[in-house]
Amino acid sequence: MPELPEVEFCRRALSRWTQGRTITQVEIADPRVVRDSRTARPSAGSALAAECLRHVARHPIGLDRVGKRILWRFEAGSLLLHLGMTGRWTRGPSAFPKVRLHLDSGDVLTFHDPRLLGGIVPFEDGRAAHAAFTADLGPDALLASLPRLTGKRAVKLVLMDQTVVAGLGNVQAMEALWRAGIHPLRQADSIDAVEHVRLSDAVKRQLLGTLTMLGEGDEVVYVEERGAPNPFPLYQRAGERCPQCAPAGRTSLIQHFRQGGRGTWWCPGCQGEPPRVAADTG
DNA sequence: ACAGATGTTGATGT
DNA sequence: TACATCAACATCTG
Repeated sequence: MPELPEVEFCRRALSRWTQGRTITQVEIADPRVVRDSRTARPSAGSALAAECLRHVARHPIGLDRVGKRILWRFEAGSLLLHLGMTGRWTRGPSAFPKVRLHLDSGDVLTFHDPRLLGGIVPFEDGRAAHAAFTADLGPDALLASLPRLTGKRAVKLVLMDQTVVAGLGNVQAMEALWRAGIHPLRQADSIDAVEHVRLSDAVKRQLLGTLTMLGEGDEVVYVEERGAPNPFPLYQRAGERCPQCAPAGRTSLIQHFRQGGRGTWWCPGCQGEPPRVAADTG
């Protein structure tokens, strides 16, 4: 599940692969991933957008990232990239492509997205591209300081709200709360100043830790890929001993519940008992 | 066989 | 305004 670290990894990879290169051919194998605007429904591609993509994707200038979005700037316009849930960019021969970019070096860059929740949105107007790029996004979770968290919603859901802070998904939010020792069901506005500093620090360490784990290679290993080991200490580890509080002499077991339709794992030793007013809105 | 879980964005509903 | 829920997807698990 691409969250901020995977997206940043992808941005760096695309930048490295296309440094000083020209795209000589754009091959659109599945036009559903080429969309008219950021607000278009996923998998609602258009012929017009495909034509625009072919026009824009020639001479790359640079890649920016905010949260989980990438803005790829070209001489003739920009591409807004989103990985959705299963989107990924790779280099080299590949099966089941959605889009292939052929480089003047002979390399081929491929966009894969079996579930079609990601996509490519081409813009000829750089200004419009930048507006769509940053629209409805809070400050970047890695580069900016964590904004004050307000409202009655559960703190994990607020961390995952891209308009509050951009880049955190289910796993990164959950692991950061665990590092900070804050229960995921705590109401956002119950987080005091000391806890906020702790959480802000935990978010940064969590994101940098995952980014480091992804390494320097070209291949991103996603958690849900078959055969890939689960690199996270909490995620999908219900019943296992918590590695964080064991050194403190405790032997807590990792717990699991459903929150907002998604799985949440947590440690009672590190994060305490659920708050008393733990509504099911949690 | 079939229901449900998976996770992100954005539209729609309260 | 603030918050909740569902649709769009494909693949795997119980």
